[in-house]
This record gives sequence, C-alpha cells and structure tokens, in this order.
Amino acid sequence: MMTAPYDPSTFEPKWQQFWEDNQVFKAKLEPGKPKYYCLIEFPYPSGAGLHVGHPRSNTALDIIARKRRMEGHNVLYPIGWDAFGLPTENFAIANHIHPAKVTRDNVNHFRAQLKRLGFSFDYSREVDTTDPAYYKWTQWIFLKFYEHGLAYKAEMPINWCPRCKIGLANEEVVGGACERCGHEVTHKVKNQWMLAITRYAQKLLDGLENLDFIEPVKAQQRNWIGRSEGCEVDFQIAGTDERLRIFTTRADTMFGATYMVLSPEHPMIEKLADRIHNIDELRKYREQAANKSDFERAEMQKDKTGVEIKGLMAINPATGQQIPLWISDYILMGYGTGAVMAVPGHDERDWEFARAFNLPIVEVVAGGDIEKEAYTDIDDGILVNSGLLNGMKVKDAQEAMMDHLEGLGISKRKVNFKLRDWVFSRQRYWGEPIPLVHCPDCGIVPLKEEDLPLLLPDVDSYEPTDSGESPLAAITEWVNVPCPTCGQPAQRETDTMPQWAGSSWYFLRYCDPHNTEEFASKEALDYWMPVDWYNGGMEHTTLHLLYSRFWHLFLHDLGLVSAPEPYKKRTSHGMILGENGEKMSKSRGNVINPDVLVDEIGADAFRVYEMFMGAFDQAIPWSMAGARGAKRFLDRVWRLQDMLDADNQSYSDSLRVLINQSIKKVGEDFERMKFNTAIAQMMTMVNEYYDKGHITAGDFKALLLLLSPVAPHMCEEIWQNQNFGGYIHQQPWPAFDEAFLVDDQVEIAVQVNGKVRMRMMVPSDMDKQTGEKELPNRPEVQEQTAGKQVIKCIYVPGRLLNLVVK
RNA sequence: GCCGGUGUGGUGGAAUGGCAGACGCGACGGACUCAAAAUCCGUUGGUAGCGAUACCGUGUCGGUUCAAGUCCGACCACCGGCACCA
Repeated sequence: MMTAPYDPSTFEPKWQQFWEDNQVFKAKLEPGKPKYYCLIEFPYPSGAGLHVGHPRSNTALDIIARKRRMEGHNVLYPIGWDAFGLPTENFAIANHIHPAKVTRDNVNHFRAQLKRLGFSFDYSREVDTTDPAYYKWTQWIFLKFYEHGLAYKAEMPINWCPRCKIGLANEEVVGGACERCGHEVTHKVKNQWMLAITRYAQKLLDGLENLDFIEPVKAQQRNWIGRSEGCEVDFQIAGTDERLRIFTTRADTMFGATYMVLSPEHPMIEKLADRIHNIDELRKYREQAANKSDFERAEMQKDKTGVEIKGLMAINPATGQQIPLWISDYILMGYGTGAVMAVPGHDERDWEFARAFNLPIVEVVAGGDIEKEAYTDIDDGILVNSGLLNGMKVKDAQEAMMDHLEGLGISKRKVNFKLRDWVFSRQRYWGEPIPLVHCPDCGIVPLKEEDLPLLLPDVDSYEPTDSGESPLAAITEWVNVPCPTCGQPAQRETDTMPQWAGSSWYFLRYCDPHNTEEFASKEALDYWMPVDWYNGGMEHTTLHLLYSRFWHLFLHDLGLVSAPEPYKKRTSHGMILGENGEKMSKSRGNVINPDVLVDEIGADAFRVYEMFMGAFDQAIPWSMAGARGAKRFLDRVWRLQDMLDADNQSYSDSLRVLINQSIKKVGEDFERMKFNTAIAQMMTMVNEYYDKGHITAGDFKALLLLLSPVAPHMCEEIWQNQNFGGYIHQQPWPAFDEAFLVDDQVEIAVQVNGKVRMRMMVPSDMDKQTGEKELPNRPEVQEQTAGKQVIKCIYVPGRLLNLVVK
C-alpha cells in the first residue's frame, strides 16, 4: 500500500502536543545522571515577532539537545524573555499602552511562533526579566555589588537632545543627530551609577585561557579588555610644583617626546587657569569637544584639531628640555591618565599632529625617514639621539628607561586596561528600579531584602522628564519614602537599570526558576552549572558575554555560585540576510516570517533548510527556492517508506560502509556545528537508497535516527507508522562500527609532476612504503611515465600517487 | 585608523597541504501524462575539439612545496564592530 503523501501539517502539531502532554523535555534534577546544559541567548520579544534569524541558533542547539538526550544525558534546554528595553518603552509611549501589556502580548506571540517550530525547550522554566519575581533577584544582586563597593556614582556624559530635552541612548543618535527630531545631539554631564567591571579585568582575561570559546570571541574579548604594560611618568610643569602624569608603553622613545597633549577636560587646565594666557580659547575648544562622541573624536582620518596651552611648558625628564603643551579632542579623559607625551618621529598620530601644527619631529630610532612619515616598525630598531640609551636595542632601552625613571622617583611600572567601568543607570521607565534610598542623614541606604522587589510604579507617562531625570522622578508619592534606617523623610533613587542587567544572570535562574527564597538553590546550581554550550551572536561578544561573565565571577567570589566561569563553551551563528543579500529589516522590506514557512513547507523542512543553507557561523542570504529544496529532501525520505523491506542487514558491503561512515560523519559534524555537511551526508544516503530501489528497515532506521534531531516531527511519525517500537526520541544515538568504515579497495589519483593523469583501484590498507615501492611498477602507471626517468615517488595512502619525472 | 570576518561555477556552498566544485538551488534534455504540476533518470566551471582528450581556473601579485583554495609575504575589495589602546 502506498504511503500517504508527505503533509507535515497533518502531524507536526500532533507531535508538538504529544511532547508537551508527556513533558518529554522537562528537565529534572537527577543526581547521578550526567547533565547537559544547552543555552541560547534568550530573545528580546519585539513587536515585529520572530524572524527567520532567531531559529538558526535555536535549531542548532535543539539538535545538540536532542542528540544529548539520545546519548543518555539529562538535558536542560530553557527559554525565556529579555523583555526590558527601549523599543517596548517607545511603543508604549507612542500607543499609550502599558509596557507590561506590550511585553505580555509580544511574549505570547513569540512563544506561539517558537512552539510551531518544535524546539525541545523546557517551557516550564520560562523566565521573564520584567517579572517582579525575577527582577527581585536582579535588584538583590545589584545590592551585593553595592555592599561590596563595586557599584558607585560618577559624573558621566550622556547624549542630550536640547530640543526634545531628553537623554538619548546611543541607538537613538543617528549621525550625531537626535533620531526623533534631527537636532544635533550634545553631551550633558550626569551623576550615574557605575559598576566596577575594571576590577575584574585581569580575572576576565585570565579566565579565557581555559574556556572552550571559539577563537574570534576570545580575541575580541581580549582586545576589548586591552591589557597593556608600561609605566606612568610624571612630567614637571616648568616654574610650578605641578606634575603632569602620563601613561606610556614606549618609555624607550622618551627622548623623542617633543610636546604633550592633554584631553580638553584635563583638570590641570582649570587648576592652572590663571597662568594660562589663552584660557578662554581652551574652554571654548572643550565645549566643542563635549558635543562630539568619543568615536567622532577618535576618527583617524579627520583633520587634527588642537589648541596650544599658552603660558605653560613641561619638562621632558629624559632631555631636560622644555616642551609645549597642547589640548586635543583625540585624547580622552577615560583612558590612561588623559594626557600623553607625543613622540612624532615614531607615532603616526603624533606625526600628523606635529606636521599640522609645525612642532619639532626628532628621530630616536634609526632606520626610517621621519621627514616623510612616522617610523613605527621599530621593535628591532637601535636608539639614536637618546643620551644614555644610544646604541641600545628598543626592547632593552625600554627596560633601561623604566628602571632609570623609577630610580629618579618619577615613574612607576603600570598595567593599563582599555576596559572601562560600566555605566549602569538609565533615565528610563522600562527597567529594574535601583533599590536605593537617598537619606539626608544616612546618605545612600539600600533597601532591605524583605522589601524587594521594589516594584515599578504605575505611571501615566513613560516619557523621560525634560530635566533629564527618569520618569520615575515625577511620581512624588513613589519617590518620597521614609529612610529604611532612620525613618526620616528620604527619596528613592529614580534611575533604572540597563537592559543588560537581567541578561547578566538569567542562566542561573533557569536552574531553579520558581525559587522564592533564593535566586536559585545551591543544589540546583551545583547540578546544572556551568552552561555546557552557549551559542549566540558575535555582536554580544564584548557586552553581554563579558558582562555576564563579570556578574558570575563576582557571585563566585561571594561563594554564591560554585563554578568559577558560567560558560564552558561558546559558539556563534552568522546572520541570516534577506533574499537581496542585505540585512533583514522592516525598512528594507525583506523580512521573512517563519510562520509563512511553517505553513508552506512545515517546521521540519524549515529547520533542515536553516541548517543546510550554508556555514553556520557565516552570514547567508535567504533563498525561498532553497527552502523548498529542503522540503523536497524530506519528501524523498518520506517516500522511502514505499521501498521498505523488513530485513535489517544492509544489501551490500558498500552500503554498509556508507551507513557507518555517515553515522560517524553526521555525529561529528553536529558537534563541530557543520550542520550543512551533516545534512549533505544524509542526502547522499537517501540518493544511494533510491539508486538501490529498495532498502532494509535497519538502513532506514539508521537514517531516521541521524535525521531526528533536525526533523523531529517527521522522524517520530515514520517511526510510529512503521511500528519500529517506542518513540524515536527514546532511542539511543546510533553507533558506528570501526570495522566497516572503509571498503577493501579504494580509488586513488595518479599524478605525474602534480597533474592528474589517471585513476586506479588499490587495496585500502596499503601503506605508504608498500605503495611507493609497488605502485610505480604497475603497467598502467608505467605507461604514464614511459620514456621518462622517475626521480621521486610519493604515495598518500588511499588518496594519490604522485610521480616526479624528468 | 584599529579589531574581527569574508572573497571558490549561473547561484548557496564543499574540500585533515593530496583528485577543486561534495550536497543543494537554478537551467537544459529525457521518461511518465491528453496536457500540466508533482515525481523519476540524465547533463551542467571555462575555452578548443565530433571525440578520446588538452589547456586554463578558488580576489591580485610574489614565495615555500613533489603537491597550495588551504601555508608565508605584500596588496585589493566587501561585510561587521569600535571606546584613537597613547
């Protein structure tokens, strides 16, 4: 009897219901059973709904999760919602709907969309960062930071739109202008909450050593943390007791320092204002700089701007000479000491600045032509014009100079980090309230644990206030509270936390999501943590991924989590582009909704296509035709049911070899995230089965087991149709037999001087020595080398024979 | 400017230094059909040749090697990120 045509809509919802009803994917804490924790970055539930980019990561780790279950692991594969954030807030403002309702609706939409794709999430562990039962613990962890002195206040610039009179996120600043009104964005200094991530810079760097993160992620985190070794040196300001401190990694070039540059915000300027002849000019320049972003200030191509500080000179401690002081906006107060010594002979930026302002350029390392350009490739150079360092190699000079300066008592070796502390407060509504009270007598007072969560109050308007304060500042009945310590009238902190807060620890909450006493029980954390495999986007490498490592390292130091690092392994997926090869976005009109795909080709085919379309870690344009090809492949698998014999043994040795090779390759490829080649291998199996015209149940089962993590619905359906016993998700992952991985004979290429001339069959177990001795004597090989002298012969077993002839 | 990534047929892509183009998509031809769709079977890097075959071919230019898409050096283009790494 012919099997009914492949129609996924007749069974995909059925199996989704079955898995749910039977709690097949519910993760249970079972000590003694090996656990495996798969994690994907929980989505931001935007109003636009799921697009085909989301499921790429989900499907990949769903394959791993399903494979691990078949391998006997107790798998935790959770899902949740990273739901605080700007788009929801802006939607709420525009449409006068409470952001909590917007979030609820979006989450329901997302969940329904995800469920149609058949992911093996444990939905009973869903977390939502905007749920008070969740953010209670986000607040609680913040208070731990505060208690331990890692949360502090500092003056920081925010983006400010003078027309809208609101603070803006970087996201809302487009080309230096306000996204809403187009007015030029300026900076406004605000007292902000900071988290001292820099105190963990070294630990965050060291921790990377032993983690199984893909190399680009490690490299990016290392570069972001940016450790550099050098020294701080004090330059005397001539005629004063003031010293100007700089940081340099190139003490060896100090004899070439012909001027210095300060950040326009450097405090020394105001301190010595009365000695500076052009102080007004400097203040004006500082004002202009304040309106630029750091990135604009850092732009290399732009023309160098700067102003000389007239009336002050510094003394170069190496040469003893007086050198001029300048300010320029490319020097940022936030890195190093906010001042540099300029060595124009050997630094490109300094060279250009010196040229632009006609400052002296001195060569201190021989070899370049400093008239034409800065000579920067100096690591193996020899010092000149450098007093005591003359004739030394750069590396030695560096050490010698640092020792010398230290001896003079004006320098200290110093390790500097590029990493900056984390601005942790936002003047927004839709975020976790910071649970602190400002008391005129007691100062800053944290809320007591029993008073958490501090709920977001209901408000009528979510707009930030025109003073730049959070909308919460306008709700006096919420703001005015008695001090938790002394009972005097006091005010609540009105800033909220950034969206990164909730996502910095959600993987811990998944371990024990309904706990009302702790953020998660020790037992659950000890069992499930660390995350065994975390997949996400490259764009989160230096923010979310680093922030969450920071939180975890901190909690570990407090003894609240056992694992030192949260994630054992980190991989990344590439972006899915629109059919036109451009980034998918509403404005480009090239967004593809997975619902449409489920309707047309089914969830399984969609999953197969997402995994087959190209290299997992690279950006790939979507192709509707390609997606239909995936459906065609599953259709061919489905119709194998009509070619089925009851036997278990393969019909030929070569087929048996193919199946064993496939079991090995598919398993290994899944682990290496080479899903595309794993699926290609399964397609090859199917093509082979069609060639034979009929297959055995044993061979068919092997294919279904390999395919089931990718196309779970169809594989369950066929397994049941054919009465193969039980459910396919309960079957063990297939094993291959080493003995059947190769045929007796294998075809190799025969090259003459590197060009392929013929092919021939050789025994597959022939080793290199035997091959090189015997194969050139074969008559068909001799034919190729007739009349020529063989001077060398290389045999690569099972691959090729190369004869070098004259 | 810095950091990271990517350049392979008409197209998405494959390839532990060892036969470039697996597996798809598209296209073309054939079978089935009254016809179409679906399906099945075949062909499909370029040039020359009826053909066996020959030569060329993985962004560019050099190098190492018996052998280079892969390793090394210099460069070009594109994509992503950025807080001038002092």
